[in-house]
Amino acid sequence: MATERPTSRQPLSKQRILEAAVAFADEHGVDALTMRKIAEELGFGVMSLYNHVANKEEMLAGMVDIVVGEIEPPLVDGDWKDAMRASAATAHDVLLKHSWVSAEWSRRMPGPERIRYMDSILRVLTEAKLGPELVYHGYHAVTMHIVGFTLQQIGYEQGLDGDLEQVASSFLAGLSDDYPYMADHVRAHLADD
Amino acid sequence: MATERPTSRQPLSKQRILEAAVAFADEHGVDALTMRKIAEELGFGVMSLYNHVANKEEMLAGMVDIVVGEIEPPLVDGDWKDAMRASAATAHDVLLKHSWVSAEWSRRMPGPERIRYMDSILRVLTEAKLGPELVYHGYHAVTMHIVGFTLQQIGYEQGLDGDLEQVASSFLAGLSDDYPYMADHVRAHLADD
DNA sequence: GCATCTTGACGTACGGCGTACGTTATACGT
DNA sequence: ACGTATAACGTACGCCGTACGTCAAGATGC
Repeated sequence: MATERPTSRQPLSKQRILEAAVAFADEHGVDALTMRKIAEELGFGVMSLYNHVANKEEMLAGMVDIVVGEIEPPLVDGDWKDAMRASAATAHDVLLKHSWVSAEWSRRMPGPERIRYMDSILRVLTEAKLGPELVYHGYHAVTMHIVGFTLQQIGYEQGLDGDLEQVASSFLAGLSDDYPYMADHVRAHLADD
Repeated sequence: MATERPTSRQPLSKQRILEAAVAFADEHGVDALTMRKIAEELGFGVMSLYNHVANKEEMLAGMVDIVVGEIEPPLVDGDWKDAMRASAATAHDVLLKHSWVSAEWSRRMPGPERIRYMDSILRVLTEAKLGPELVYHGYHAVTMHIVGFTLQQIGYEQGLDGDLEQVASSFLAGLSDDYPYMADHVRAHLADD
């Protein structure tokens, strides 16, 4: 018997760590993510991670940036509205798939991938000849909409682990009769699927 | 000498705990908030808090709800647009004042105050006779805008502790020349104050 | 072949966290 | 006066992030 490291013992790298961490957060939520768990997942000791990432905060930042990198930036040719819509759709999909990202996204300075993404959106808006004012405010409107909408959707989805319908209708039941408009709104949500 | 509890030894209550916690989070950030620190602030042992709040999560939810209660709901009479604008402005102020709230706001089911707030907005939109479709989507647009805008503003403000201008311009300097649109956008932000 | 340096793994240990649990002192209804 | 409920307290447990020292294996220069 040699040194018996059968498989899965490729040597560890920042990329491998971040990928494992993203997968873990996708499955168990970002609150459950600890350095020990990620290390265990990869088959190493905790402190070995620190040879590749400075600390947990840097790891989280890297995770966010990896996910942002999955978003398709808008195409520069063709109708800019179509391009923006398509890009927003992939952004929404990606943020839903990694439901912990939206909340982390906002409290950090943008990393390389996010800068690239922001730049690509600004470029499309600029080349659409909307004028600087519209570009400036349009950019914020678009990104706010994507993140805000996804946040809200996720918030309702995971209000409890049960399926959305179950949660919403029990929430509705508990809603005091004093808030009829709110009750209507929840019902409208239920009608949407 | 009697029992020597000179002042500040009113008997502790959920309300008092939540207020202390909000003040602490305002000053030191929500990440620095621990049960021990709050207890110390109030002059009690840690575990005494648990006679009034079930756990830290419930405490955070209560804190968010207290802050939401500070927002002025829109007035029902008068022009609905003016009312919405005024309410949005106070919401923005409140969220800025308690800069940790925006991030917590989204990952929780709404508490009593937030339900009341949501209901008041929906009521104004409904009574403005916009039709159910516009009410439904308008509500989301408005709330997303407030939270999203504030989140973004806070994100940039506390990118570092230095003043905004300092941070932004050093960020600009580090920005690769490959992202001219992004650089322009940051400059536009700087021009805004 | 040997000495040296570098790299990346490892284990141990520390202080701080949330909170379960058992105990105790005070206040109040009877 | 006495039982009971309430709310304080201290101790202890398991987990967290991570500082620090060690050590084996490969790379490099002679």
